[in-house]
Amino acid sequence: MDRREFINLKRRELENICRVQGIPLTMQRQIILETLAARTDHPTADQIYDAVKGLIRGLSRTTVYRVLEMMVRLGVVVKVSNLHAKARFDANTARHHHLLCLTCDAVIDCHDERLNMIEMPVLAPTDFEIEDFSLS
Amino acid sequence: MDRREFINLKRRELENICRVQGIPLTMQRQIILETLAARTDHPTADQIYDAVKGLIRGLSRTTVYRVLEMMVRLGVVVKVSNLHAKARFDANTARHHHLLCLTCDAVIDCHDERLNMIEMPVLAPTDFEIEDFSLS
DNA sequence: GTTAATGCAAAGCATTTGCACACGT
DNA sequence: ACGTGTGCAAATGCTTTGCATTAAC
Repeated sequence: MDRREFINLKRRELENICRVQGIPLTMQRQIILETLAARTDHPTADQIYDAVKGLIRGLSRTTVYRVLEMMVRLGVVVKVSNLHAKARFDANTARHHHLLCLTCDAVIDCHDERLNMIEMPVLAPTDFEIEDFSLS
Repeated sequence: MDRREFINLKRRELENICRVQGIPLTMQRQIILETLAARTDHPTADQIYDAVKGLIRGLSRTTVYRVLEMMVRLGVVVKVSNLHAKARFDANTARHHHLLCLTCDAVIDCHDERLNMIEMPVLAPTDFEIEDFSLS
């Protein structure tokens, strides 16, 4: 599927959800989603704001945050990384992994040899090395 | 290795590093590291502050942040999750994974069937399901 | 005695909230 | 018309910084 097609798919997805759930389909929501769908670089809320503010007169940063959060709730958009806003620390520097519970927010150690053996596909621009896994 | 032993190990690790590198070994640093080493719950900086403030009169929250950051730099402590402070968004809601570059901060999509097939060890309190991987 | 760490208060950034007004249905 | 979304400004939460004081070497 090419990018243009994907954007249209997303547009229709939003239209359907709004119609079915009786949610207002505003210009802000349409443009924000289409702008995000047009990119593959996983932008931040602020980057989206920068990209969209020229397209909607008087757009508020707040709206971008609110719309994105709403899209995540609707399942139209996914939030990447930043599962916790706060940093967490561990005195155990040995190679191990973590299970993050999204509901209770706990972080549990996961010592399993299998996790250290996964081979990565060779698609990275530089050679990447597994450092950590985030799970739920 | 039991917890007591681990804490002593960590204490000695810090002592060695400080001696070798000529870094002052302050009470704050010792107590903060030992407090962190005594726990397995991956506390936040603030949680450590709460735990330690009763042990050092007039301890500053700032010091806890600075000491933890320094321990991470020295390799005595590891920072878990929160690789980005900012949230990032993706319109592609299909099951896929991400490669995070720690130096350039890029997030790259990773579509590899093998990543979807990994079986988790059964150590979680509830049954967990893989949602995402953070790599570097 | 030097050099670096600490504490305090204030600043910084990302994000959220309260409220009046405007828009989609 | 109604209910919700939006914009603005202010507040919040986590973290960092500047500067004078204090402590470690």
